[in-house]
Amino acid sequence: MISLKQIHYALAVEKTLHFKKAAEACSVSQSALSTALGELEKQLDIQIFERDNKKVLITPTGRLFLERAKKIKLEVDSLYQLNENQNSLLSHPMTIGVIPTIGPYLLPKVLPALRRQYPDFKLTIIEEQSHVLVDLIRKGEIDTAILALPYPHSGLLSFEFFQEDFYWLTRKDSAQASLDEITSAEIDQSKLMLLKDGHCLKDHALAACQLSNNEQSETLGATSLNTLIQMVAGRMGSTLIPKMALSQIESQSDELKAVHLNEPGPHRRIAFLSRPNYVGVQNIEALMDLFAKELNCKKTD
Amino acid sequence: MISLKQIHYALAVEKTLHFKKAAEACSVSQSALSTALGELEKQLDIQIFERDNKKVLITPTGRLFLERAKKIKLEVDSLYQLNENQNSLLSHPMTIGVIPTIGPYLLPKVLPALRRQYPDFKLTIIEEQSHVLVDLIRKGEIDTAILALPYPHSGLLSFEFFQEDFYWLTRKDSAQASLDEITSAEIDQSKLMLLKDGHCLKDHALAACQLSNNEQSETLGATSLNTLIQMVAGRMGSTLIPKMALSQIESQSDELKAVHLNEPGPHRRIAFLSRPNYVGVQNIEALMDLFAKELNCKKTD
DNA sequence: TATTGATATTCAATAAAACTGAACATTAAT
DNA sequence: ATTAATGTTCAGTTTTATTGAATATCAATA
Repeated sequence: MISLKQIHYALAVEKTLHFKKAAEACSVSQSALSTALGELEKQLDIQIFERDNKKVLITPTGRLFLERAKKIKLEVDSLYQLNENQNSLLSHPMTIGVIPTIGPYLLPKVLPALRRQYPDFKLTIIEEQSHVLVDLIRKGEIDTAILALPYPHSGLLSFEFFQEDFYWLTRKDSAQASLDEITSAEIDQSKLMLLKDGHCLKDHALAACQLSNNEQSETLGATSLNTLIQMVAGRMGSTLIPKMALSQIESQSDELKAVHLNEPGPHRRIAFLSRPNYVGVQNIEALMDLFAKELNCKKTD
Repeated sequence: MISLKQIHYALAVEKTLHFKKAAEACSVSQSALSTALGELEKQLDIQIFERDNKKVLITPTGRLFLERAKKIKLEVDSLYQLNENQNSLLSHPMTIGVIPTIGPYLLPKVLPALRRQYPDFKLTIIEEQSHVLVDLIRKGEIDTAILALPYPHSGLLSFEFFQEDFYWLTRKDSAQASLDEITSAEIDQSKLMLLKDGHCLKDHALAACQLSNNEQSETLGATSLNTLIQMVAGRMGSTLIPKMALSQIESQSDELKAVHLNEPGPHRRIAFLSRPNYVGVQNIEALMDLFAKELNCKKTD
């Protein structure tokens, strides 16, 4: 296999038309250069230079070779500039995952600022449950994911950037709607509706209330937070929603009331997860900073 | 400096996404490949692969790198095909020199056949005296030259392909015009006109007559063979011309007569000269063969 | 004609680089 | 806890590249 060194030597000889000077330019002995070029010509089975004791000439084939070699050298040299793009923030497209109980509430709050600050950043978002996202991260199919902790993620890096409590959601005409705070003991668990299995929100809500899964009445489980809210409005019971979902019920504030769940919190912590070897950790940190800043600006309490 | 080997290894990993398999494909130990890639990434200051104990992923920058690397590899591989063109006959342009006492008579006889047999062959012809041509060959500014031997050409290769005698040219109304042969002793040297110094034809003519330079009467000397011929027609004297120039006087056959010079011959030998290291010796041989063939076909005796 | 100077090549010894194989480390799966 | 699969590291070895001296060639020159 020919080497770039040989190409480099040949180009030096082309410049100087002189083996000794070329060798000096390459910081190498003349004999090394001569041998390397001889080997190059042998490997390619062409003669590049016609040489005798007085002069060096370029053969027609050598001319062809040198033209191509020059091009190759330029392209190889340009590889050294790859690190420039690499180090600039959010310069490569990313795919990130987000769970359904975060995406619809968090993203509208932060994406406009992201667009503004990094207009060229290409972002693809997928919405899946935590276990799917963790799997996709591990397989390398997505770069990172935003989900709610605690959630098992051994071997993955986590970057927490937000935390929040749950609110008990009920109709305004219910008995406890006037409370400012409510404890889990005060909640009628037979009327408490949660998302179906697989949604971590259900587990976090249960954990916040210090309940286990089977103590819960609702067997079917809703498929989305929004469904749950509409079920509450429809007098089917009450539910627990994360604080960031409060904005969702503002348009129904005449019917619904959210009461802070007075149990030790925070009730869930929001984090980015990524592979420990992921190249773009800096990008995750940049996103995290931007998200945290936007969430604090738009805090509603 | 990065090496083509490193690029080769990287491309193998891209294909397999597996260091061990890539190493096998490269017939190298896995550790060697791993080290080489680590070194490559360090030298370029980029991360090409994200790897852990279970999988290999390509980073966005790595993707960029690999695209370019692939292109470079293709170009390098194509260098191995340079020898195909090189070995085919008369595939590169050539510049050849010819002396004024050969060019105008020889080339019209052979160039048509050359065009026919090698229609893509690019040929540049320059016409200079022997000493200039020898110099240009030595300096590598022309590939080869056609001139008349004997002529000193130490250190150069010669390829003789034709030889010829001289003819004494006189007016038909002169006393000796009816002879079939003439010896130098029978020629009136006071009326013998030759080319000026520097033209080898003069030296060859003198040598054929066993005369030295200063025994000759004409001090000025003509600048071309054609001038000489016209001078003979103008009754200024006689001259000696090479056989290949006989065609030149056909249109004046009512005025002029050429008589074979009956001295030991051949009187001049036509040869290609080239540097011993010249790459295209094969091409010279091809030209020589073609020339010889054409000259024999069209021989006029 | 012999000498000098400029050059490329060759070769034995040396230096540098690449490679190997084993030990290690890590992690997912069993 | 064990196993299997993998990438990394490291000491020792092999291969390759390099050096410096010797050689060869040739033009220019004395």
